[in-house]
Amino acid sequence: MRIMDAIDRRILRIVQKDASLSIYEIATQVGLSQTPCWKRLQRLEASGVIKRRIALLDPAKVGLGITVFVSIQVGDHSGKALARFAAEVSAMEEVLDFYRMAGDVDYVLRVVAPDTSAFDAFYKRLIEMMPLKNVTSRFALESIKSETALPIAT
Amino acid sequence: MRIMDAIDRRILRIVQKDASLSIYEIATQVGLSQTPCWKRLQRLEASGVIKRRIALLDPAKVGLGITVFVSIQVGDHSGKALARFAAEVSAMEEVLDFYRMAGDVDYVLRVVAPDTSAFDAFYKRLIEMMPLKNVTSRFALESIKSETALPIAT
DNA sequence: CTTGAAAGACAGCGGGG
DNA sequence: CCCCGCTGTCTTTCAAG
Repeated sequence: MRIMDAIDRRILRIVQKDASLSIYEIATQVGLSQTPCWKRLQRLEASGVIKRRIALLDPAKVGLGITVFVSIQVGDHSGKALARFAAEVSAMEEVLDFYRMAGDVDYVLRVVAPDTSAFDAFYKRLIEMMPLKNVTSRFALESIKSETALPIAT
Repeated sequence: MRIMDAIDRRILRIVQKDASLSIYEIATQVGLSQTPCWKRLQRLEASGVIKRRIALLDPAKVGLGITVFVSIQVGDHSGKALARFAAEVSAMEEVLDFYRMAGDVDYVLRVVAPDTSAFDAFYKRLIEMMPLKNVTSRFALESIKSETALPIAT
């Protein structure tokens, strides 16, 4: 895999903000002609730096008003039980983010739901999956910032 | 704004997973011809259900290996100080998500950084912005699931 | 890297059923 | 909703400097 130069990083900064731009517009912004700019994009996609192109939806407009952070401490730390737990939690579509953590908390989930009763149904399914020592749900009142574009070093 | 029917929801489920598909491919999957499918997409974009189209990058491949959840309890709850705090934190590019919370924790941030020393630099900037009663940083060891596609009710 | 050109795919929009 | 077809833009590839 080749190195990523300053122009590649500029291209990445552009497409992770707006992937609907044409090659011509991107090429103009980074000071290239279309052909080399297109080749760089192909290379960035082939090497996996660009994973995929997606459409971002408005959560409220598809009926998902609630965001909850769930912190979990498990009781049983045996590998087999944890692997099954990870697979089952990943399969739940309400779970958007799922991290294994350092420190006192074992897992953190970011969960979306239409309303509190839907979240409660999710919660009950979650705690029945395996014996959990502690589960803390923190409800978001307001999303102040929600960014998918990564900060790319210059 | 018109109602969103089952076909609209199917279109949304497709494009939030892969926005590189052509109109023809989407139309085929939902059982429409190109023209009405294209009109539905236009309407979904005009009404703001589809916010924008972006490219998703691999964090590790752009040198962002660290994800940290930061929980904040503020000391001063006066509106003016909080508004300034919210604006300043939002402006920090390491902050990808920033929520105001219900309960004991006032704010939760999801922060990315190249390494722990870069996070430490961020942390120092953060705690100097205003007097904070408690700031807890939890480091992610592993991202088990990271999903941008919202679960759309059938 | 550049320009220029060519072929094909696709979006975007109309008319008609 | 369907199909047909037009028009222009864009992608993708090529040759040549």
